[in-house]
Amino acid sequence: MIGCVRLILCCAMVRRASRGTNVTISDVATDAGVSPTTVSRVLNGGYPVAKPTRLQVEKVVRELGYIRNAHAQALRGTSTGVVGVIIHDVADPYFSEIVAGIQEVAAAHQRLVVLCNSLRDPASELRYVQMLRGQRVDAIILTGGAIEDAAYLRAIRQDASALKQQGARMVICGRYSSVTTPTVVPDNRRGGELLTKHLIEKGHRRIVEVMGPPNFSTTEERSTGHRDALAEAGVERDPLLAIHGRFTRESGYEATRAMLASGATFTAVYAANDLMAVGALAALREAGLRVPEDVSLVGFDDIPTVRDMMPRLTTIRVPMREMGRRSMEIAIGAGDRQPRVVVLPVELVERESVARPTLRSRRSG
Amino acid sequence: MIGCVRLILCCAMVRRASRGTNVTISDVATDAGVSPTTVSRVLNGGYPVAKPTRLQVEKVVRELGYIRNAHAQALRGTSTGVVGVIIHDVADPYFSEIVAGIQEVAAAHQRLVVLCNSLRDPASELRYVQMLRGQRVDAIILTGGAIEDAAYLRAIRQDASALKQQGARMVICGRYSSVTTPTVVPDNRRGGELLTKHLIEKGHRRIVEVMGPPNFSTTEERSTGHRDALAEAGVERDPLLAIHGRFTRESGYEATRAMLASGATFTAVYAANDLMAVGALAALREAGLRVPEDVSLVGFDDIPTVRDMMPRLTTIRVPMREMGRRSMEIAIGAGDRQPRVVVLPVELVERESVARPTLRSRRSG
DNA sequence: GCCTGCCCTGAAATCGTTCTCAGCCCGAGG
DNA sequence: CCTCGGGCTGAGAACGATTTCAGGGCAGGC
Repeated sequence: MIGCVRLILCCAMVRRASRGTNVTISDVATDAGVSPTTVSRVLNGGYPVAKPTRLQVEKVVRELGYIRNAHAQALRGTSTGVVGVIIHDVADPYFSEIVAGIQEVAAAHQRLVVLCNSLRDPASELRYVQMLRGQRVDAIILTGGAIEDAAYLRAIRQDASALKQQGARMVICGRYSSVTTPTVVPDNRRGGELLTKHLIEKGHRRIVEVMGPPNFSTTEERSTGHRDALAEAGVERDPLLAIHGRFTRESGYEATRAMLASGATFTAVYAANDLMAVGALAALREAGLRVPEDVSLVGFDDIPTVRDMMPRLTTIRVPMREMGRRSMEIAIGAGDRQPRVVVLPVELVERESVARPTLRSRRSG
Repeated sequence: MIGCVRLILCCAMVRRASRGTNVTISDVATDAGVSPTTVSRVLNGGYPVAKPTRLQVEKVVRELGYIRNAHAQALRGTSTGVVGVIIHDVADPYFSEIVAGIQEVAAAHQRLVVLCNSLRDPASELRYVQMLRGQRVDAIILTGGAIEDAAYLRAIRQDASALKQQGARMVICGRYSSVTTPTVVPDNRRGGELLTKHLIEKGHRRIVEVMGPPNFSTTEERSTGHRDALAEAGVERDPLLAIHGRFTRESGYEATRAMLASGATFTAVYAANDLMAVGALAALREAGLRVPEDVSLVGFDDIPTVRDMMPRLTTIRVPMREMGRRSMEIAIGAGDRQPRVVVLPVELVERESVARPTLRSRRSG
């Protein structure tokens, strides 16, 4: 009897191997001497199966190393258990922190995450949404600053409604949006305001603003906060002190060099994210300027590495991990009911990159 | 005529919407007045379809916003176009750089990437492999130091052969392995040797070694290189100067504090990765020690942020992005034929965290 | 006029699950 | 003895694509 079972087992394995394919539920059924239906019931539970039958099936499953085909399952209608995440760039610590938060929740709920890097290209983002819809993901989390472009927004809105129609969700993380879908955002405007107020309180009046790329909602919000604070303090904003970067270290470096080369007068630099602040620091150093003695510098995000810079960077703490967690919870419908728009508070982290302006730091134009 | 088509279109859309499901190939076929077979042929190309028919089908596809169901496709047998990637932690720059390289190649070849964080837990890693096999991914890329545990290795080996049997691949990235499957690794041993030689040349003899966690291949290799260099120079290795970390900033900080507290004498710290070096730097500073004046420090990996530390860290450049790219190319069978084991060269990057030891730095035990 | 071959199109099987119906067997109650 | 119900099991129809096999129609050559 035992020999017989072994023989059958062996047969199934050889057959499988030669076909170069997988063990299926029918193979298990055959070897266990039951129908596929019964195997399915054992696997899924919640249905009466006689104990000996169940044990036999479980044994065969183990022996054959059977693994359910997720595609067949998905096709039949049950959810796929997969969530798509579209970010700008994994190599950017801001996004990798968000993804880490997403993964935490995914792991806790046995979900799989498909990660896509759009590299800030709207066309690429749209393509990924299509691919993810093809994968019938349970949800798509769209992360990062939205492009404020009519055609793009129309396309996204359409995708969001298509997604909803097929029983999936779309969650927007890290940016406001005109799409009426759940959204998790940090209070970017407030952050810009806090930072600028801080600089003004320290006595700075001429502040270089290294902004994000044009047409991004994040750029817009962080800049608005800055202007609000300036306006409130009655400091006139010099448009010549504002320059666009691309949220990368390199672009922060270049923007600062350009500003230096322009001969503009300033005592502080407000970079719209930490990465650009790091680039700015490099450029300032290269120009022989000390931070904060000659020029003060602030960043935005509080990515893990900025506390190891020298001087340690004063910045805005954005709860990136929490943003990821909350987005994922909404995406898979875990946790409590949330309002459609979740605004996460930000916080000023004072470190050592800001000082009162000195005479020496006033470079003449 | 046009009105008629519109009407049919409209019907299909309403029907779909009410069912809360997706547009299928049959819907397209019905609306275009052809069979599903023809639609499939238009979609896939490479088969003669009369031009008017083709145009009509393409029009309906656009109008209904039809997107192929990847699961049905996968089930039918063509590959899934999905690759699974298992890493330790996305929030660790070492891994996010590797993933960035993987994504570059994935994007170029229209592949999707399922990312899994094992958080260095072998059981979790094994679970992910199972899930990915259930997804019938085309390949699995296993990244990060392998756990040197018999049961774990047996399981992985088994998975690798099961994968091969089902026509998928397993690629190992960043670690040697006893599994005979394609592998991409940096020359870790050489890196440890280069770094240690450099320290010895500068006159250091008592070097603290902050190692990785026990039983990891990467830990082993980087330590071996260190010992080889010590042995070659005839410097005796003091086991009291070696301490395990966990490849995290925090653990580097703790290990260094512990070493400091032990009262051991040393003039340099060799951290087995940059993250731990950053932690070590914080601990040294806290103890009032200057780097490199009092204690020299080296790291390993050359993650993007270490060139912005102060002092800029001397380290080993590991081509993380390239490792990711190569792994992915092998995973999807792109690019030229590669040898089974690809060893990528590493390079010493001399910056400012190493100096000759001074009398003052010799702390008495 | 008929046959051959070339385009083009469609019916139906298939992939691996799940789920809806049935149906079997056996014991208990009338 | 018959019926009924409960516990367990199986047959077969989806799900949505691809692919094989089998035509239908038409032009051209005899």
